[in-house]
Amino acid sequence: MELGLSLGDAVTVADGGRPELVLGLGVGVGAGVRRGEEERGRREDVVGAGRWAAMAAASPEPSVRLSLVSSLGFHWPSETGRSEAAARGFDVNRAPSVAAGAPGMEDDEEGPGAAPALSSSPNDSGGSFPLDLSGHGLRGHAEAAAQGGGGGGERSSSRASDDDEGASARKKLRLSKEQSAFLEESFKEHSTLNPKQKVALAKQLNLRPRQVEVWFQNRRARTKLKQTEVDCEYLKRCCETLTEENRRLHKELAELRALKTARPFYMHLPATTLSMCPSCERVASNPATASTSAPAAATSPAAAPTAAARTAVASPEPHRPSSFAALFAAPLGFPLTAAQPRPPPPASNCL
DNA sequence: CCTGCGGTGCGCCTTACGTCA
DNA sequence: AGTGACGTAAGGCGCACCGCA
Repeated sequence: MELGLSLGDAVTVADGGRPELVLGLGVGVGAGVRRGEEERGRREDVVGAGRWAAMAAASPEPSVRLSLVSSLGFHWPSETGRSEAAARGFDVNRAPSVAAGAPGMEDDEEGPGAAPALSSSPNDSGGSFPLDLSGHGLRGHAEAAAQGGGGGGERSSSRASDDDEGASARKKLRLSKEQSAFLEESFKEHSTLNPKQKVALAKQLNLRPRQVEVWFQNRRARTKLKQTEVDCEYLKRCCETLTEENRRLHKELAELRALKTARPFYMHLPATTLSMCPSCERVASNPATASTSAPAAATSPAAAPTAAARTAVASPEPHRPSSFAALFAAPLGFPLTAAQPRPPPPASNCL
């Protein structure tokens, strides 16, 4: 079994209306199983994009939702719906360039003139959408991007992209901040894309579907990397906590042993009075002798532990042995599973 | 019903490029 | 201006799944 810790993805909205990352931790399952489930999920998503949310909620390994300020107010454009971003100055359904003006134009068939107003300058923080790829030496790639693929199926344009770039090496395109932010918002909605969504997103950003696909793949990789780092940190903290607890219990045990040697008052009890519940490893009074020891329990110094243990066993509430007898009734070796308090939940303890 | 094959998408690893200190 | 570190877009490969003949 593969033990994996995964991040929760609960995204809360702070007072300011900004989505914030909530790191909840859980235990994941083996990658093989997960992959299969994801794969099936993806296949189903092709049919029904509306199942994304449900899938994300039920996913054993939810993706990390980074605390990206939702300045764009992006909502994933459904099959029929329109993004609210349009109302905030960024109409995702309004094609950033001529895409909207060329309804019949495939995203991969956009010519060099398809992106005349694109601004993908990495330093163009104040750049506006539509983007201008015509400058900053990015035009070449922008054109290649616009010309890339074309015709054929998604796969051909996706895998064999940049064929027409020939030997001009691969020019690296830096996505603009707007594009990145838009993709980020999309990723927050869905960490994977179905073909329809990918094409739609590519159109909206005036990118090739392959670029969108690659961005999501890399984004997932980054998420996983971050998750690994967080998991590592969590495990480290848990290790420290358990080490400290172990140290404390060792000390406590030594003290109790010393006390036992000095004043073994509970040793007056018959050996069969206390026993360990085999199922829950908790101290209980021996049913065979409980009735006989009960009267003595009223007066014996050991009455309190015995009675407490008895009620504890009867009670459905979780309990821990709180008496010396309970401690000594437990196996004395380590780990002290019977007396050791359960580690606190990760969400409340470690992160 | 089973099987082989092609198509597709993803994860993983790597490479190459752009940016910055 | 040169350089190394870092981030990231993109290429390549293998795997799993699906549809189809």
